[in-house]
Amino acid sequence: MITTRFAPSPTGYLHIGGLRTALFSWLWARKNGGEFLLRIEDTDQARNSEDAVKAIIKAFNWTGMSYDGEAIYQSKRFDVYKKYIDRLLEEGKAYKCYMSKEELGELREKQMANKERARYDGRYRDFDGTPPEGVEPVIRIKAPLDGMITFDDGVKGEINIASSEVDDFVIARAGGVPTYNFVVAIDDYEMGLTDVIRGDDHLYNTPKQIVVYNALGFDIPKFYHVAMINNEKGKKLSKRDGATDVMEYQTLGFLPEALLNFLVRLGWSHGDQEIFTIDEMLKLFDPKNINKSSSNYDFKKLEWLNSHYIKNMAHDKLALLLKNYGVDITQNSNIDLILNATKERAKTLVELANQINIILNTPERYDAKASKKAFKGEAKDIISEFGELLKTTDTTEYHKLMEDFLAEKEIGFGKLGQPLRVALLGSMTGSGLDEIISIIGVEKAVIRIENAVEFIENSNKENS
RNA sequence: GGCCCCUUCGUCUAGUGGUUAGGAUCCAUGGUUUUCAUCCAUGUUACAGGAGUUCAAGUCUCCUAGGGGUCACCA
Repeated sequence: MITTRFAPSPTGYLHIGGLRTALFSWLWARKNGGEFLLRIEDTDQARNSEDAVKAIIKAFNWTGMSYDGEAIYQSKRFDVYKKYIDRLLEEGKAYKCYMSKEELGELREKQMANKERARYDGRYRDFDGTPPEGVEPVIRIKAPLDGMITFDDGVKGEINIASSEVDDFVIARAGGVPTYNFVVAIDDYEMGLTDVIRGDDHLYNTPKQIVVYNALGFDIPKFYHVAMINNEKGKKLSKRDGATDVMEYQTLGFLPEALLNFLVRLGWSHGDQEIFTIDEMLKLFDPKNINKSSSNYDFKKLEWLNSHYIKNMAHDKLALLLKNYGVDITQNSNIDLILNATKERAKTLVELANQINIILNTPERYDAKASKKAFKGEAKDIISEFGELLKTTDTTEYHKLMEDFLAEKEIGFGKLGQPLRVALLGSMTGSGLDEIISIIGVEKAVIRIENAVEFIENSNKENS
């Protein structure tokens, strides 16, 4: 039985890096038929917020990942932590420290000045005198004084850290509120975690948590520390790098399956395979194939993946999603025609919605460059004549209609194609002309042509 | 600064002593397409550097350099 968790602290939105470790954890649990739990790390009453919790869970739901049971809030478990703190105190494995913050600050400064590692000096570790007046003590745990703290990391291999690197850290603040490393160890134990997959930045928390595990006689879970995700320049991802908030990807028109596919391949691989459906991820994911090194974020590759998923998505599903981007074609009888004409040139749902709008709506203006180039010479007469033909024809084979029209006049496709495209779409690029006519119908196509003819006549007048 | 981790095409990666170092993306070129896109084909580009072990090293060892993480009564 594998049990994993995702344990965000609600200080902001769900970050793309957090989503990846969540994905890894989720995959590993689900693959093994185990449990995936969600824990909200909100022991810092000053920083966490209700809204952040909601935002994180919303983003999480968007991705389609599911957690088992109810989310666990650390802020509601202080009595549990207190019980363990009392026990450690009773067993002499933790102690009260009366050092003031000022004294601690001085000590740290002195150590830094001597180019030493800043660490608590253990002065109250075996204190049995009379405590100083007016100082509310913190509680510190007794960390080992010598030897090594060793663990076998599932990603990095064996990690050895000298005990001298771990001081008697605070497990309960003055006032009794427990601290992060303590509650994480308690909860990971109580929630029955077997595998802890988390970011690299927690590597140094691990020996501290092991100190807690050992003091309480808990079994130590398997740890996996996944290297960070950097921006395209190889530097730490920051808000300035654009989309770091998972929900921003929805706004930008990305599909969750594309984002997940992108993320799963960042730091993990299965041979040469690039495209992974959720089912394939579930079948193939194994943390032993997680990379040791950090990886850079590549927006172009995400776009490629996204266009892949757009192209391969069922049309009714795509139409439903498109409603969030200002286009509703769910009731349109030409839904297949519309999507086949547009989906191959869209990298995002935003672009797709755009393409569709361009076809569905009569152009309000013509792209300046395009009209200048396409609406010159005989263009007006040609499209005008073609418009007349369109009115009278009863064929729906518009491509053939155009070809025959051109053959009779002995002119090339471009002579009709370019001005017709600008007349129909307002620009020089886009879907096939026959597809467009099929979608909007002859009537609307003729109107657009007539509009264009009028536009050309007017601009000719102005110029003369 | 101490400690720890990392280092294969621009980017994501394959590779577990013997490969013309593979794939994907990006970029470029050509083809298909009335255009754009798609699609197809082709091409450019990589083992951070240096010693050592070995018949043989991207793969093992050591050193150097570069990058990152971390050193709270934050999480």
